[in-house]
Amino acid sequence: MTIEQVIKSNVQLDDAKKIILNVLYTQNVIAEKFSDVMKPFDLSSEQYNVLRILRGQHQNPINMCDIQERMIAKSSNTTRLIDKLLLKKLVTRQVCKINRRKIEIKITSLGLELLQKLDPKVIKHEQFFAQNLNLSEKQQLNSLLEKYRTIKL
Amino acid sequence: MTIEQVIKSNVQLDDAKKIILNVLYTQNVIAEKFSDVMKPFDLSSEQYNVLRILRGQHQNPINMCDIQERMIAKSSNTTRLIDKLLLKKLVTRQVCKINRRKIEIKITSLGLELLQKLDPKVIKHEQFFAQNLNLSEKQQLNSLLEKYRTIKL
DNA sequence: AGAATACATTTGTACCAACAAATATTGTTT
DNA sequence: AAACAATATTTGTTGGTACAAATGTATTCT
Repeated sequence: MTIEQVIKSNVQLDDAKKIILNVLYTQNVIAEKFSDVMKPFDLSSEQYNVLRILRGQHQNPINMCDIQERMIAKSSNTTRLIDKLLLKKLVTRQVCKINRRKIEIKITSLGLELLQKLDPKVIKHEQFFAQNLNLSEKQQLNSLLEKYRTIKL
Repeated sequence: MTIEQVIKSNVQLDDAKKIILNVLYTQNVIAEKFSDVMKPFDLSSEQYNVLRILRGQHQNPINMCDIQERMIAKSSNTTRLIDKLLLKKLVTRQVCKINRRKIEIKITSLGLELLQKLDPKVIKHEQFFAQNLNLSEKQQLNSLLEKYRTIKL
């Protein structure tokens, strides 16, 4: 399905506009499907993303700043995301003893268990769309996206 | 900047996962920049999108359902988006006389003027990233994204 | 030391997304 | 016609985003 068909456009769009719409729409398709994967576990995709970052730290505590730096949507509100995860007992929050401005966040064993249950489902989700492309196409898509969003000085 | 650098990942990610992250992150970069374009005009990108759809109808009224079908994020709440546009007098809302369940939305001349002012800025935004790619790369990126998100039966 | 500055996080507000339930209108069935 | 189903929109609620202001802590400057 072309992007023109998706938005029911009567006119042919130029390539630059099509890229914008294609990226936005593809993101939407991916995110919607991923939400469906997380839904049975009462986890939003953003909450999952935070948990994944915490696991990547291998039990080293990580503070709010560093979490945000590793997130895809840099401007999301980490405090309130962590609040939600705390309520579910998936993470712990503690004031850093060395620098009391910082807050140390750690994933709990409950959080790790949840991630383990999710792992195969996440991989399946990643493969679901990727299987439409062969290896060289996947690599091309990645490098084109990276080249596209480069900001020239 | 590769996606691994963006999320400060220590490990190499496989192509399928990279595509997901690349699409999500690229969408973020695009959306953030587009917001900046709209901000001086007190318009959110979603509101702009609705206005653009209304203009495409050439003064033929269009109802809520049809607006949603043409939107990129199909599940956004059109009623409340229209509410905001009404407050700014950029659109009109009227009950359809033939089928009183339907609501007919039209763009006002004020709305059309606003879009005209925005047109060059939107085109500039589209070109900003697209100029990183040559013609064949742009076409490739579009067709790869379309192929990628195809749902196999 | 005290003031100013920088840093890290939290909080408030407005807006949008996702989803379900409610409301209103039209079409269909019996 | 009354009951039921289908269609179109609205409303309520929760979660997230964006941005600015507020709070608390550490560092630097004089």
